[in-house]
Amino acid sequence: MVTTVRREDPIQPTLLRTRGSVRPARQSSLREHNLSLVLRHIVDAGTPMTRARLAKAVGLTRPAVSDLVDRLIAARLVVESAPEAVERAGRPGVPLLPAPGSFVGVGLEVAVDHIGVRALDLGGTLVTERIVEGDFRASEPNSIFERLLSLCDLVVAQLDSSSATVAGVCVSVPGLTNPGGGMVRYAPNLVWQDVDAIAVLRRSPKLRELPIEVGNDADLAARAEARQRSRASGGSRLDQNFLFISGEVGIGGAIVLGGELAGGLHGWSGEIGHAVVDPRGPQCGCGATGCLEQYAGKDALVRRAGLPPGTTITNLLARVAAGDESARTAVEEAGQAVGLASSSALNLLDLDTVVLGGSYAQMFDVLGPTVHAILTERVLAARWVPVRVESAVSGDFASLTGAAMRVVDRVVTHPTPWLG
Amino acid sequence: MVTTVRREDPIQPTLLRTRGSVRPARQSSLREHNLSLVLRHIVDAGTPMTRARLAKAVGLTRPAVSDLVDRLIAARLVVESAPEAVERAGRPGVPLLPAPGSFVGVGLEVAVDHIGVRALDLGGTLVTERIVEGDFRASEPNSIFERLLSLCDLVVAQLDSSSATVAGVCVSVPGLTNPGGGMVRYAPNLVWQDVDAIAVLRRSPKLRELPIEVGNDADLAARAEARQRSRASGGSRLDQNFLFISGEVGIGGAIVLGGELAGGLHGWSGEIGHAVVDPRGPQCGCGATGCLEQYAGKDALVRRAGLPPGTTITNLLARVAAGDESARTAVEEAGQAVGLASSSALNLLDLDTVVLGGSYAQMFDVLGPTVHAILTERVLAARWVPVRVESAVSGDFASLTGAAMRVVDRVVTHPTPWLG
DNA sequence: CGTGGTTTGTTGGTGGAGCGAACAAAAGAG
DNA sequence: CTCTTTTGTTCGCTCCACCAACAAACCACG
Repeated sequence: MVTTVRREDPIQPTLLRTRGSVRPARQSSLREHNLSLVLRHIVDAGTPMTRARLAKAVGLTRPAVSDLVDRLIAARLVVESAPEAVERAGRPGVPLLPAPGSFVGVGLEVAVDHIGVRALDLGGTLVTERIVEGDFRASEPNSIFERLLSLCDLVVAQLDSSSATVAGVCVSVPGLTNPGGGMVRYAPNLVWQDVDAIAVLRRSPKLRELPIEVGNDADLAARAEARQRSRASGGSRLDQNFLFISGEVGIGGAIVLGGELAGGLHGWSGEIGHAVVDPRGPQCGCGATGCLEQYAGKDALVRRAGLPPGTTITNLLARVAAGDESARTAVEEAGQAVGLASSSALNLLDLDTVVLGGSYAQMFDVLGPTVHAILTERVLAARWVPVRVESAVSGDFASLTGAAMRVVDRVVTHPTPWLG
Repeated sequence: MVTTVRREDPIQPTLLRTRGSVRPARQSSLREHNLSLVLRHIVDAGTPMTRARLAKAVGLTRPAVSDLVDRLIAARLVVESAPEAVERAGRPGVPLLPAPGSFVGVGLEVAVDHIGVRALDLGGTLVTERIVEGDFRASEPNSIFERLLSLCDLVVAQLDSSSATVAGVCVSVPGLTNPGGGMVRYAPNLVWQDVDAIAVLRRSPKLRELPIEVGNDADLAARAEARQRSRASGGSRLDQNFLFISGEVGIGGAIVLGGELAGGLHGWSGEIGHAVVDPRGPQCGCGATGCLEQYAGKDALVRRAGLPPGTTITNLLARVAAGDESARTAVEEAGQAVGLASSSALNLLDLDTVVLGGSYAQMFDVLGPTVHAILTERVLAARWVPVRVESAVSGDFASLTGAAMRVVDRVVTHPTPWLG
């Protein structure tokens, strides 16, 4: 039994994490911090919180929490629900819920096989969505954004009519993005280079005033995954630590440490697709040799299985189930490649969990055991803490969910601007 | 020209980073935060700060800063120095310095070729040290700790006589450690397993009352390196982002993101030595095949150069300089291996800098160009942001410095307990 | 049905912490 | 010697969480 030690300072715990913060703290910062803390607890709670339970959970006094909650209610971020029928002595508390449908985050996505818009409210429940499937490889940015904007305008109009406040927009793109500036530097499968996504989106009158962000699809999917997992486990999102690998045409990756995405000096973290699997391996489009993508990317996988280009994963799996030896070998070798690439990452980052998403979730039954075997062999810490390989649980269009959640999350982390 | 975007929230900046903090903020937290902020600025400043300049730098008012500084002075954490002779109108400010020699952090180190004690004060200047070189491979933990403790007691006694306050102790160990519990899980070159370092050190009466920590040598060296680099560049330590690789008998690694060590679910991050370089490569002691250590570890390097075991790096370099072909090839292949392993890490973490330390710093002239070439070829973002490969600048016994700095850093981050 | 016990939410008063304005102190400029 | 400029400090203000006390709403039980 190994005790799990978090990265907390073991000797002198921080109250306000000074990490990275170079800003001074004033009285108002205090309010902002505690407002966010209370709201976070309300949003993340599995079972609805009351003021008294919040006070216990966050460590503030009941009067302080009451004041904070009142402000959140006034801002329409939180609502009181009907008193619960308790079977216990004492005055029953008033259950507090993240206000349904009043504040929404809008996620947009451009992918090779679909575009879509998804709106989530503070509680993470779906408000509206519009998804169009199709083939968008090598598509012209302006026309694809035009279609996306028309979907988006529909969604936003519907939200406006229900008097919801749109807190912002986040666009998921399969490529390297520059989140601050809103540039899509390079999206190989869309064949985009240096597209200023935010500038295009700002042309829509509905989006002109909103905060807009751009993010990498795998990063955003990992965000959705982190939330889904912490919900499912009932634990804190701070305990989420995993390497996320999403197999699509390209291979996306993301690192979740302490519930948040790690890396990203320029916002391009998680590029595991071009990790070295074998330096003497096949030439890759990136210029190097033996990249993971050449073994475990969708196209490579189908090619190595001896199947015609464009074969779906479903069909590939059917061939494996039917006993097609070359298909089985291709999947096996893909699993080995994923295992090799992620073992280095796990060693380097001291992680113990790999979450397989995208088409890898679909292939999990055949892929997972191979990956697990390689990791158990190659991860040093596996002797003390067993490696876990798990399938993603965040559902369809996870990046789209993640994009919307990115916006919602910002409201929860910084409620003050929305207090009016 | 690519604009460097930090991981800051681009839309709504945080004052108090809520990241990871689940604790509520009270009035006292505010004080703690700002005290630390002011102290950090005094310690990190290249040129001494005055109260007025501090106020400008941290964003607090002059009265607030004055109050905070007075408390730091009363606690003997900061001293006023002689007024500077200014050539400018206005009352000259009083320069403030981290109090020299009043608070010290003590670093201890057990390595395969030396043990040592180093004491640094708040300003990072050396107060005392005792280093003993020798061969400590496969040494018995108790006897080696006994020798280390006798050195440590000497140093602590000397510090006591100069009325310095020892703020704590941190032990650097070449292996997997469990920082919270103080266990050394596994140190292959010392042939240690599950040694409770803190328990042993607590036997010394001088250390009984002090906070004691255990850390990995590469992690601590990276910490020293981060500080040294931010000092040298004159910038903030928050801008330090690099992958640190230290070549010794084993190969240690560490990831510095935003000036802090990343990873470490269990405190074992940075294990790059067993990254896959070639899955069909030689068998490694860890059980896997083709690990980086089999190409670029000190022993492997010497063996591949066809030199007798125990040959020093200096001698190896001499052979290379003398035109020994097999030595040159071994170094070349080691560089390629380091390049391959770190390219995956750089892609995954979106970093652009590799810092080579330990014996790699010594070999930098012959190793660096090879590593750089491989990285330029394999790092995707290198098209936009050139990869940098640099030699470590943190001096001899960097882990020892890092261990002492770990303690000092804790005082700077949490000055409140030392206010009396 | 009334009384006591228990939990919840609210109301004042208190103290800590930073802010703003004004002021004293210490230089250089003319 | 006076004026300007910059520094550091003093004093009253405001903000925010705390503490103690209290009102409210429920259960249990005689």
